[in-house]
Amino acid sequence: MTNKLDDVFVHPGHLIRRAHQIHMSLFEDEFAVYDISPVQYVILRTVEALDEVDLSTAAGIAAVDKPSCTRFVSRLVERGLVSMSSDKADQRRKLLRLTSKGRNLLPALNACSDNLEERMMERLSPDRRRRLIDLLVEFASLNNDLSRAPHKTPPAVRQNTHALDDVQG
Amino acid sequence: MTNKLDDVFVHPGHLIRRAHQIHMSLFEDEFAVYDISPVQYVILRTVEALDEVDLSTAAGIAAVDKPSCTRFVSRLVERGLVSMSSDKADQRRKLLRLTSKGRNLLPALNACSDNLEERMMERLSPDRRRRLIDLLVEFASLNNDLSRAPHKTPPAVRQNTHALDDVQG
DNA sequence: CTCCAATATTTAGTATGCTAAATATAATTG
DNA sequence: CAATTATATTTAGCATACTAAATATTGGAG
Repeated sequence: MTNKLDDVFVHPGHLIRRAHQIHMSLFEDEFAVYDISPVQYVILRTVEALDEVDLSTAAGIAAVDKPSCTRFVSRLVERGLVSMSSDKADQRRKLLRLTSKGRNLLPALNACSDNLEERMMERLSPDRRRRLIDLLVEFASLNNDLSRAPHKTPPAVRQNTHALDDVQG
Repeated sequence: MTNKLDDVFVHPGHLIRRAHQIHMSLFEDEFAVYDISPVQYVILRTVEALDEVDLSTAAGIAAVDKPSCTRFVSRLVERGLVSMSSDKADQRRKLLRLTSKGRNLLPALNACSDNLEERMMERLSPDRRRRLIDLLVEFASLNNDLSRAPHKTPPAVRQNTHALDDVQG
């Protein structure tokens, strides 16, 4: 009951391409109201987490090439979600920060992100969801160096989740 | 030891995007000599499998939108790998066939595809490779309808693998 | 201080992957 | 058979994701 195309259909590359199409479609649908793209969202979250970042570092964390990062950031700046200013100590570097508008928007975007994850995974059993995430984490991590825009761990991501003196907000 | 970005980094959408980058990079590298893109390869294999297909059907099998399929096919026709002719019974339909040049190229491309799969999976244990493929097959299959260019099973894919009266060519 | 190399960003250019609209042909309805 | 509707393909246009080259600034070597 196999056919001549089966080896194509079960090729990891082909499957990842199809998974990517599904993700893009659901993402666009879920974030449509806010007109935010996947990479824009990662950049916003990166800027939020680091409080202040230069473009190259943000690109590395978000795993995008720098020219694309520049364009996405420009759009975010146009929309008033991010501010960009030259580093006084080094005029080449452009430092990014969230504006209050950007900061206020994030909770809604995080809700979209949660909905998106739910919609992406709802047709898999809980056990399989976990397995798929685990395997994708391993795949992306083990092969990170093979990507054209590899993820780069920031020099020091603030460990806000267990901030010692941050008892209540 | 977690940080504020962990929920982004383990989001299935983000992971699939990174997996896609890795695939694209390796594919381009592996097929560089032949200058063939992932979708071009699937289209070539589709035309080979069906012997003769119209553009829309090919697009559905390859899981690409029709305008993109048109463009990819045009390129394949320019390069003399595929022939395109109007269906005499319905002048709207364009029928695709492999040229002998295209047919002769396929074994080399299939070797690239095998190498690509090996390179994509070599850093995972055999057990995890299987699991990942299984889960991606399930994911793509269960969510196929959510894609903007869903896969469509062809009306009748020739079952050449057990051709009854096709003993030798 | 000047020239040269290195770094950060931006610009230009290309291919992909989609939507929406235009075109061409076929099928249907009255 | 004329008019309408439906189907197949193509064109136009837009956002993404890269590479390579251009620009601006900094940091050193002599």
